[in-house]
Amino acid sequence: MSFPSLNTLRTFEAAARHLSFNRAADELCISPSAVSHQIRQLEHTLGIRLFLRSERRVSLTQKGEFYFKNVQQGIQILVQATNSLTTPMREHTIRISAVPFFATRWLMRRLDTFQAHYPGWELAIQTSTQKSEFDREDLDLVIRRGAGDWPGMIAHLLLRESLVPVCAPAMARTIDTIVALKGATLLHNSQVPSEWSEWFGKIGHTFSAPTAKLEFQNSSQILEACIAGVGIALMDRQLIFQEMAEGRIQSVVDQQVDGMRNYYLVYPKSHTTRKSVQIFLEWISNELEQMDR
Amino acid sequence: MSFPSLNTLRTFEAAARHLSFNRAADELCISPSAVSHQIRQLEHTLGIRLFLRSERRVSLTQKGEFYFKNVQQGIQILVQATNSLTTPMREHTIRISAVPFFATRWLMRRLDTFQAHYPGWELAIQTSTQKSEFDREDLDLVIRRGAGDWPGMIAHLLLRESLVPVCAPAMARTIDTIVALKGATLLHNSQVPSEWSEWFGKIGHTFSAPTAKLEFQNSSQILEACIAGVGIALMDRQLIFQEMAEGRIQSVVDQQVDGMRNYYLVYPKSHTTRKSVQIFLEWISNELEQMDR
DNA sequence: CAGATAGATGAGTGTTTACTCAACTATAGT
DNA sequence: ACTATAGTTGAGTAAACACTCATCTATCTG
Repeated sequence: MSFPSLNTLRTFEAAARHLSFNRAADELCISPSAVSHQIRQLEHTLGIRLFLRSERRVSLTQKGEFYFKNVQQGIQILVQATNSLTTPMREHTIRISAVPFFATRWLMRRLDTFQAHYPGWELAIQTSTQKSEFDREDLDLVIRRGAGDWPGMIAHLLLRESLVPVCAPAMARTIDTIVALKGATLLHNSQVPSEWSEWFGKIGHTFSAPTAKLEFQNSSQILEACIAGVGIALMDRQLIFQEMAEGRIQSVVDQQVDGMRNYYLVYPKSHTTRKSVQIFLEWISNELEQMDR
Repeated sequence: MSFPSLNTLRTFEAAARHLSFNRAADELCISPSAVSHQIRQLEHTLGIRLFLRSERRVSLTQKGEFYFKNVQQGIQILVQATNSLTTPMREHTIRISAVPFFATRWLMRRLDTFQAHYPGWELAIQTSTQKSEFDREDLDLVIRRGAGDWPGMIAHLLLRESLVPVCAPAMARTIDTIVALKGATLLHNSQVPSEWSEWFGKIGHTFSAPTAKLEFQNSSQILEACIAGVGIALMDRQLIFQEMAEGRIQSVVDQQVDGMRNYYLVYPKSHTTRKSVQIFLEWISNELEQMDR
């Protein structure tokens, strides 16, 4: 019985998450051709199409969506369990889980200063869209997006969100009023279906659920679709400033809502005495101070 | 970064489930040597010991236990999702999930008559120790062990359990009374911790929790430990008659309790109209009638 | 003691995996 | 028209995988 390899499944998961073979290749440090080959091989093994190819981008088929959800979950369990066993001595490792978008765009860009200040310590960062379980995954800390009110947990604010609607430049020319914005194709995050409604509410407008709904499972997918001109995304402008600077997307209607949700550093109260937690708190406090200047 | 292959992880899971490289080799249709090599390679990759080797059997280390739980779960998700996509046309496939011990020892031994009577239909059987989810796993039916009272479900009795204490012949010589039985090393199923207490209660004896407790995660592991002379197992004698006939284990104290828990064929009420469910019910009814004669 | 059982180890080998490279196709933007 | 972008495809290749076979060690049982 022929079963896909774990490596192939990881490639599929990355491509599905990014909805881009190119981005997946970047993340996995392989060529786009390798991604293409593996996806094709996987589709041949399964005997179905996982991706629809159109113009210069890909989208998931329904079966692809189903498989992506399950493969992501299964792989996560395996990778996390394996990492739990292979990470070096507990005493000098800080184990963190964070949502992928925030991890790649905020946290990992600041690792240099951590390494410089704490050469004897190692950060083990894993990304996850699932709600993390401290015990089973042997984590010290978690970075979460939310309101900051997790029972039994201590939460430190890391980044206050600034949500702005953004879209591709060609589309931006026609979105100059709130009315036009409401009538456009809005890209939704399936994990927070009410986010657009809340945002409109905050700026004093009512908004009812659209009849045609485009939902994506994570911010990376939303951003890709946005850049591709599919619709308008609601994103934290602090995490997309590079794409903005490159002119690949731009904000519309000049409205911004702060603090609807934020990114917090979270850990159980019982972890307060851990050296790993104290070290990370010390470092991140300094980082946040530097940022405030 | 070197990550274990899915094939390796599946070999590890089978060896851990059976607590026997030989049995795992049988199940996977490879040589015991291949199992040994793969486990050693995996231990080298992870840099830890997963199994303790003693005499002629193996046991899991604590880390091995942790990894087994997670690997089993992760693999199950991947395998089930993949099987969901690769199974042929829905119309002529019956998708069943069953606990592994019952599946291998009762259900799969009767497949010949099914194939003979329904040549146009295919049985897709998957084994799982987790509670199955009909929608996510696209199942028609499930075979469960329990009391038969699952809300929203229709349950047909398949096999009434007959629990007897069994052990290796050498140990059996010293277990001739209930008192001796109580004082012996009893092997527990971690999924039903109270099973021994219930059993003793049913035969009119009180039994308090032992101070030294040997727990295993599934019946296969319990049987292996029992055959190896580790302790006394409480098993359904209908599912172990082969080992009994071979003299590898024998029952003790001549007590049997029926119907504490049983095996049921279970499906949601909404599945009643499925042709697949009707076909399977028809076949299993005939099988049960044949057995009653 | 002989035979059976179970896991371990080294060597060998064929197959599969996992890429890269080069060239191509189909857009989109200037 | 030219350039950039993104995915596709065929061919090639090195490494890894996944075994088998033969032999060994350490018990257990009759």
